[in-house]
Amino acid sequence: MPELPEVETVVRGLAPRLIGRRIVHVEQRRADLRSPLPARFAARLQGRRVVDVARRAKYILIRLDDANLFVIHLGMSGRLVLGPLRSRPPGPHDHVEFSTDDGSVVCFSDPRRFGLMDIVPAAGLDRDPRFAGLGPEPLSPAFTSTVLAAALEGRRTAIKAALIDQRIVVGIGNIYACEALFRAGISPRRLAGTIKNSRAERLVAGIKAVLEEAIAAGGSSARDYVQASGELGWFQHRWAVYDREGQPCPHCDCGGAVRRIVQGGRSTFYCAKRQR
DNA sequence: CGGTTGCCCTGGGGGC
DNA sequence: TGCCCCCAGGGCAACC
Repeated sequence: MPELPEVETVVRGLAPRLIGRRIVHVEQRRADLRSPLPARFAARLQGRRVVDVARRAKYILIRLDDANLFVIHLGMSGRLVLGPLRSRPPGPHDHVEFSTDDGSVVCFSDPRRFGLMDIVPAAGLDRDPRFAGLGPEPLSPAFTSTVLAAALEGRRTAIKAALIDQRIVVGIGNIYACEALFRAGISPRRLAGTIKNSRAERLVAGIKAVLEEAIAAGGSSARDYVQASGELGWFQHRWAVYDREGQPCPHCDCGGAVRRIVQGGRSTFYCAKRQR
């Protein structure tokens, strides 16, 4: 699913199409997403004008002209598809659709229903429990090796698990954790607390580089993800290790093969020769 | 408390 | 072909 680059790509695709537009109609086909849609969901969106579209962590934040934020999380399998009015009959997983005053329709489709939608006051976002504990944005200048090393200090969990912990740093999921560790030459099994100095520098550089390249490529698309434009992203062709078990380690002459292990119930892919 | 496990849900792919 | 098991990009509650 959508990790930071995919969510950022959606935000960049939606922003020019939504900012300044008024939401004229909301169709809610089912309310039982990861958490139930808030009371009067459709009524509170209807008639509102979109002021801004932004991202925090893996959340899409649509700022409305009543000082509220329309918050969307895509979960594992959520998509936002932008299209013309009545372009097709709704599919079984098209849970929410809203149309704007220029005739566009945004459809939220999510087979597994791990996604969520909510409406919250923009001013109180820092006190919302979903946002209060979030770590720094990895692409901000504030995310440095010093900051990362301090967050990892004393932690006795594997660095791979720490990287996907949104309290340490946000936006990184299973794919980009594997890819960033490969670039940094760090074993996913290494204890998080041992990441400092040059290792922390390499890891921060690897994180920023892989996320920036993925955004530039328009986000990954393995199975479920479709850009706001409705076209597939292409970054999956550049995965060095993710989902490449048994294939030779790329970009180096170490002669190793990509291995798959399970950490915290999730697959990790890495080269045991290159990553220490 | 930090760290780990299991669950929410559906669909697709592989093995038999 | 059909069935069953396993797996999937996230996040959180419940456990040790």
